[in-house]
Amino acid sequence: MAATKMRCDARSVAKTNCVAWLESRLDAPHLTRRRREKGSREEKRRVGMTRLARQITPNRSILFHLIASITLLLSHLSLSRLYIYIHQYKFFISYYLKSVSTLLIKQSKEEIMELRRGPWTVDEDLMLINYIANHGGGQWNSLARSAGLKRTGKSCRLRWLNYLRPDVRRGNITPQEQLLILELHSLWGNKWSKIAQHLPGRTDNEIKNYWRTRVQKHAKQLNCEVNSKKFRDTVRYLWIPRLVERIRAASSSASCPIATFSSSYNSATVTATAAAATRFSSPTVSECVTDCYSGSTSAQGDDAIREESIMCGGLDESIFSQRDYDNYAGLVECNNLWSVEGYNWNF
DNA sequence: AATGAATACAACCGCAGCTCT
DNA sequence: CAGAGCTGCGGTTGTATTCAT
Repeated sequence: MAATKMRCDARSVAKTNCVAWLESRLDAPHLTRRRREKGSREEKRRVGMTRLARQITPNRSILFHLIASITLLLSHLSLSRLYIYIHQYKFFISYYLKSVSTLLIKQSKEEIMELRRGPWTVDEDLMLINYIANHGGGQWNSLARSAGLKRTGKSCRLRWLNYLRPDVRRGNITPQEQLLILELHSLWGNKWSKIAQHLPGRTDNEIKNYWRTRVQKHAKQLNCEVNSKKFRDTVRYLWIPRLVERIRAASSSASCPIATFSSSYNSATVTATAAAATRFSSPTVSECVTDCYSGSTSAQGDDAIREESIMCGGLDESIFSQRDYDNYAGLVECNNLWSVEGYNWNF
């Protein structure tokens, strides 16, 4: 008698638990809530899970609980009681069976397609290039799946735009480009994509990297911040005139495509340089610079670009010497000569 | 030649804005 | 109207390469 009562109580508890669990999920709010959960960056990196994997994990839990609950119901209910329950929860059961089947299909697909991260291989590059050549870009998530790439759409998009795109201009940043970057950054700040629009073939990522590595390096050497007056003045009085000189020298020694605008520079006198800077900052001249690039970029290969880069002065590393930094204070004395009407460096 | 530091840049992440359902 | 998905942007990180000792 006591044993029967205990068994009944156990059944009752099991049923109560199952029903409570089922009812608690009738509105299924956790499906959305769990998806929104965000772990710390370190945690994600440590576990090595993708965002998709994080979405899948709680679904497994749902499935487990559902199967466990159904098993419990079947083991504790008579057929007639089971029929009542099925009838009572038919809408809910229908909803969950549908959800679970969808989840299982999605999960199996994604688990088979284990997502890759890190550097792209040559094969992956070829797959992406071939697919875009045949089907075009856009819709990157579906593109990644259709192309058979085990990458996120985001990763595919980034690889294409920053590296594989045929019109991406490789090679060193030329003095002309440096000048343009300095000027445009002074106008717009860290608007890399906007700046990149004025440097054909250069990506926002490349310009951002250039700024962070090489430009900020000089700020570091001066023991100042990039946005400080000291650095702004250095750029203004040292860097830009040197760049202008480089461009001018290169254009006079060779028929550089930039010669059309750089010939207007005469950095021998500060006022002339300032005038050139004024010209350069105007949209018309900037467009001329852009045209110069676009005219030469499409026709030139990597070697030609590198050659041009070397011819025009190469990297900016040699723009400054230690003596230049030492003489910085003296150069600032010329400040009054730089007050050009209508021109605002606005660093 | 070995090795640690510095550099360059490819790739990732989070977020915001937009569109579609 | 809310939510999901997509895209683009800017900040940050990981790692291969180069340089200095």
